[in-house]
Amino acid sequence: MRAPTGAGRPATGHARKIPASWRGSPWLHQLVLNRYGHFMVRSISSRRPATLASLAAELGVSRTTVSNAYNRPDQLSPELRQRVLEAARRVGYPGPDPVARSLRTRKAGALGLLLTENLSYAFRDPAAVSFLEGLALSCEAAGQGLLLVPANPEREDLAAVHRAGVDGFVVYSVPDDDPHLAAVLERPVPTVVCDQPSLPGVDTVGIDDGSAMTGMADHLIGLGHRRVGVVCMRLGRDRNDAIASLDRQRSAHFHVQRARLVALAAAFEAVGVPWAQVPVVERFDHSVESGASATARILDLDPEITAVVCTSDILALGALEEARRRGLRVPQDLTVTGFDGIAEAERVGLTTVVQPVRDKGAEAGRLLREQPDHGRPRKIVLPTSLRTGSTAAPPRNSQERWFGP
Amino acid sequence: MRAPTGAGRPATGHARKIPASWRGSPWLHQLVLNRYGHFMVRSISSRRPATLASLAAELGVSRTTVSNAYNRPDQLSPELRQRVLEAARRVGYPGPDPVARSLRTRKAGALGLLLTENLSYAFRDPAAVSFLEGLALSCEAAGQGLLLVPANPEREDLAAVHRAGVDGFVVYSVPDDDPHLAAVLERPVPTVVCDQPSLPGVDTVGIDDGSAMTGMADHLIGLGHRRVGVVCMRLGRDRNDAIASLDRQRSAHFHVQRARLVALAAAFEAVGVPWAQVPVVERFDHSVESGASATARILDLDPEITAVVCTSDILALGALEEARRRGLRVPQDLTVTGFDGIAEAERVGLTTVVQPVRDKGAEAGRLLREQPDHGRPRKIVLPTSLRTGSTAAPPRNSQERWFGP
DNA sequence: CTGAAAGCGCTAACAT
DNA sequence: ATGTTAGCGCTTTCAG
Repeated sequence: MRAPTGAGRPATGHARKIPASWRGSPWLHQLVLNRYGHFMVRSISSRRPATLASLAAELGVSRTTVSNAYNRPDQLSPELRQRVLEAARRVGYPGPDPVARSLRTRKAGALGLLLTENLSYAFRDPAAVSFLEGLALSCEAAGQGLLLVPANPEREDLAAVHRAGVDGFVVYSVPDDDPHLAAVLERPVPTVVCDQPSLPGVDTVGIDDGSAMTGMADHLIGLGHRRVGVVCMRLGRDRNDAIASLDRQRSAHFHVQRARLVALAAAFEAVGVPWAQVPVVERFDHSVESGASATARILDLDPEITAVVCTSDILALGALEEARRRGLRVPQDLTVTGFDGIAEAERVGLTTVVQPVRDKGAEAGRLLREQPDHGRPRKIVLPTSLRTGSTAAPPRNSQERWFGP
Repeated sequence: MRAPTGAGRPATGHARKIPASWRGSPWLHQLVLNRYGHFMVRSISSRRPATLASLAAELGVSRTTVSNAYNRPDQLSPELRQRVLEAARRVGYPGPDPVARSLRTRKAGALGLLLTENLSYAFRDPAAVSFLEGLALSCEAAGQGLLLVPANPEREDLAAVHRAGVDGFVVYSVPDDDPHLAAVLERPVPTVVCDQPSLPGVDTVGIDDGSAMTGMADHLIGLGHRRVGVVCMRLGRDRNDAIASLDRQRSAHFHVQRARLVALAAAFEAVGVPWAQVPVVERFDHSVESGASATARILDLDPEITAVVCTSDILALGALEEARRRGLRVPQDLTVTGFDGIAEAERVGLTTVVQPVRDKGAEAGRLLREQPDHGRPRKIVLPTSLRTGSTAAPPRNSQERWFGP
């Protein structure tokens, strides 16, 4: 500690010159309420806020002692600790500065979450919200914070990734070529990617989208559907609210969508349905309206279609809406299926693939927390199941075939 | 900078003794992928990760220059900047450490959100999620992070509040006596409280719960309802899944619930309904099931009840479920109303009070960002509206009175 | 346009 | 149980 600046006066730590940037600081007049509803003056005007050092000086003890009073109560006598805490309260010392502590301990006490999707859609998608719930719960249980890192898909602003003071990142379902993801990977902290993309050397948690969708396809094929349409989410970072060509399907930058489409194609081709003739309508915005408009497009193109397969429940909700609008009964006139297993889908009896979204979040958190020092990349694949609701049934034609003459 | 440790060797900053805590550090073998999908060695074994200082030493320039290369590109020649950035890439310097930067600049670049509600319920409540959406969007627009501060209502662990490196706090709907809130108010950063509690000297954003509920009460009274039951959310920090006494209603620690109940009571008493005889059933968990079970309780107590007023849409969804279960047609046999205006409520045609939940979040963010240096506490009150759906109609008895002989 | 000096506020290792 | 020492990694005046 450096020598006191004046002889007869205690080294309070306040003798330093006040920098120009201090002018107009809110410190000069901040009032706060304590837990009893009483006002408290946070700090005295023209005096800097107290720091651990100033408090130590005021009390005539060392910084360690003050620090210990907060962080290791067992390292000092209860009386001394009490004295420290009282003095702190008196001078308005709010306790150790979290940022300074983080710098020193090299722990931020928080995980970062990178959500590249437009936030409005993300928060309106119960599947994403459930993921968030799982992750948040897992963080809460570990006493860690969860930092939502601002990553607007439009503006390519990586600064937020660089500024995030976190101990690790969870990346939720971003395209292969997302620049934010690249920035995250350059940060020297562990990272877990959820759903997509799958990167060598990076921990991952997801499901087997292909086989899950194969299950759904088989279900529909078993019911007798051959003339189907598909509604899918965006396949690239560009907006393409239109039919997705075979090429586009196969080269999608979102491997989750890609895998689901590929599985569908394979299953239907296997029973003689030429996939090139199946309308696959893509929507950039993940919303109920998107599902409705895409379904409208499909039915306009081919009114003979007996089943609309959606790659998410949200889209399927829109498909149901469009069917209602057209007076098509589900499942008698039209079969509709989803993917995810959100609560509202269950309430309306949607036939869908259920995936453990919440668990994904929890797993991601766990993986980040249990960083093995030298383990190979971990790839967690969670199980899915098919929920047969009341929105899928044999197509009318096939029923005629089965029960006809 | 201190003198080089050795004469003939450049001061690389790596000559320092390696502390014991370094043993087994992940630095020794971290691999990462850069944006082109290539592997990159983050740092060389037995060597500390590069810092701004070490990079500067390596390049033979000052720390300022390296710092400027990242933070003020206009302060140095493009060539030099290029050289710096290349060297950084070469040695695996990930850019300025965010925590150290925060300490120096006294900006964390993030807002903290304190959600005292059990997270599972919070994330299952579309109103809370919409609030989060509004807040997150407002943060994103400002390039700020949003830190979910772990605050388990059960364990009273204030450490997380103390450790949160944020520039301000948003507190969402907590009881008057929440210890986490007290801890937040002791932190020397601006704070905005949403919904509750209302504290002198603290900025607030909310709605006029009393008059909103009065509007709903008047609507029901106008329809002819006199025999009603109420389902409300928790009124205190203790679990009380039962009838709430008048006393409990009036002394609720959640002023939002209190205001709504008081308004209901006043309106119905004004038309001669003795409030003491109105069953007000409280539920601790905010869930659809709670709404259902509370409604069941009410109908068991008094099957003659014609309307169930719920203080949230989630609870009302449960009431609808219970009505369905009992074969009661809504609104012919039973009127059900909600509060919030969530999307699903709209889809099922619930009669409810619509409040601008998303705007609340956005306002909270704005308030925190636009801290006037010496303004008086700001109390933002957002408008609400009554949405008359298809779940409220005159009670059967009253219809008989109106259309009978 | 570049560099030297001066900390931001704290904790951890090592004494005493 | 308490103190001393030594930075964590960075930005920012203020001089050149």
